[in-house]
Amino acid sequence: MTAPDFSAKNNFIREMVAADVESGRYGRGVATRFPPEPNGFLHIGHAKSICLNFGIANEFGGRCNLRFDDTNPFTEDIKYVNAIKEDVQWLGFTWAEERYASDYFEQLYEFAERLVTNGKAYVDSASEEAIRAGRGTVTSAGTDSPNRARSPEENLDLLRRMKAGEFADGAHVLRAKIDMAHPNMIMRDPLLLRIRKATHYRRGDAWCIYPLYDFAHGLSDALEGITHSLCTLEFKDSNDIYKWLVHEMGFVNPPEQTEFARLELDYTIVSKRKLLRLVNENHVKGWDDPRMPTIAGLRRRGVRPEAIRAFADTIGVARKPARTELATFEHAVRDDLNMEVPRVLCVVKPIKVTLTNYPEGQVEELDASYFPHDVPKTGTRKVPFSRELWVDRDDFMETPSKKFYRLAPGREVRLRYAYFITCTEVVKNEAGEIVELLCTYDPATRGGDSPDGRKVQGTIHWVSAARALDCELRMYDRLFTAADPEAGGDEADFISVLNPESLVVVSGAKIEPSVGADAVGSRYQFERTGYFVSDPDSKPGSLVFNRTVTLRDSWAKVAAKG
RNA sequence: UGCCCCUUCGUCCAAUGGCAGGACAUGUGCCUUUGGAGCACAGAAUGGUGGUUCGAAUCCACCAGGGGCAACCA
Repeated sequence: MTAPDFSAKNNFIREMVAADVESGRYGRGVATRFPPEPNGFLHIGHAKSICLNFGIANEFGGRCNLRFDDTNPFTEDIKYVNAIKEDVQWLGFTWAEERYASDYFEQLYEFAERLVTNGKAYVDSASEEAIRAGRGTVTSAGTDSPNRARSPEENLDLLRRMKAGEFADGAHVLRAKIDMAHPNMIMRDPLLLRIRKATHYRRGDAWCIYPLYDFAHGLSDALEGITHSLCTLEFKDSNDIYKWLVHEMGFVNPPEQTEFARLELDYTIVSKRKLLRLVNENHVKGWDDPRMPTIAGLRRRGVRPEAIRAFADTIGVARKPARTELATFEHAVRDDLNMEVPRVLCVVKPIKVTLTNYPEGQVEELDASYFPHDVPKTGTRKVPFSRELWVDRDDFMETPSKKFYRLAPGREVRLRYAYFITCTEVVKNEAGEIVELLCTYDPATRGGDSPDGRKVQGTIHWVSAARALDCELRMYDRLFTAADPEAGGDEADFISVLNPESLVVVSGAKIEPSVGADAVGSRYQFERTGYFVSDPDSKPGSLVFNRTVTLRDSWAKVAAKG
């Protein structure tokens, strides 16, 4: 079990675990588990839980299992198992053991027989509707099912025949015999087993009765010797049945469940059901679409696992349901990438610059550092410089506003790593659109410094027109226009608040040739633009980069103020 | 309307009966061969009312507000 780093931040769970370790409460080492259902891809919300569970185990010298909570044959698939394993590993964690709730079906069945024998469970043959109606409401007690009085012998017979496959789906269920008037709805004779004549992705057709979450979860924890079962707030009410079951089955020092608030992130959804809908309805290009909050999506987006872990640490763990601002996440991503990735030059919206006093046909190879002075990494590459260049359209204004420091008629600026240039003429087409800028360069400023001490206010990026490579830039933005896409209730149509500009494809961007042969997945900062990663779709000759996140842009604020 | 949980700067998280602190965000300035990064400074909070106490964000009561629970999902 390893975890590369863990939270230095205090939270109520770590304190509880520390106290339990101190008191020797469980009589065994700390054991946690991360228990996803393999019915979808892991997302940023799961990452919080993963960091918590593995982090706690790591900090206290314990172990953390990866357990697939695969008790519903209708929804689960091996492809999700594989994706989940890949994602957990990519995040940097190693599980103590790989477990499957479906491996406990035999054991759980034995528990079921024992409950029946002890008069603590019964087979209910009522319809789904009748069972629901009998449960009562939040303000009124339920009513006992007529089958509640069945003898243990009859129940055992029915249960065995359920297991043997004698009955159709829905004909019978096994229910715990607790209290149909219990104030906690969960405790009104909760269902334990249901019949599903379905092929399970791991167990095949070996079983036709499947445990429900409440039956399987706590007992699975107990079977694995888990000490601290950490889950999200929506399982709060399940804690009662959890305790009831591990007690009835006689576990000594059973695991105990503690709930914490799940992650909610602005402009993001973390409901697997809804993410599945985005995939199925082709609102995104798959589970790993870079706009998805899935681990696979974030990975393709260019986010590093270090950033996700740092983010999890930043947001902390508490019981209060809370939404986190997207800026908090973006900060974690930038903060990580800033210290890690090389800088290169890429012109997003090219406009031609011709240096009228630069010799035709001449090409210089200029030294350019991969990292700025404040990043403790080294490395340089050569960037070709020539008479015709591309610069970004947004770096020129014909009539510059007051605080615009970039290129303008008569204005001198620095070309990063290269020369000072001065714009002498603006060339327009018949429609009056600017098509080219004629500039002069100062040969004495090679490298970017003027021997006479002359200063310029702006430094802009550029590439050699003769040597630049064409590339496609996929500019990703938030997937939703609403901070809370799920506001307004479960059935509100979150599809309607999809951001139509969540992906803007820029073709014809120009990038320096040094990146031409880099591997897929290479990350960069395109200077003054943002962090990018080369996409799996990228090939030599048709380069594709995903924008991971923009740079902070204080000019945008100034410009917006006018 | 029953049960349960929650309520601290704009946001997230600390402070566990003893100076309400950090991060993000925001603003200002410095610095800068990225309008990046960094540095400095600033503003910014204990939902309300009572009570206990020398002392309450913390304990108690009530109120208000928010959330979860009535799938043969997890």
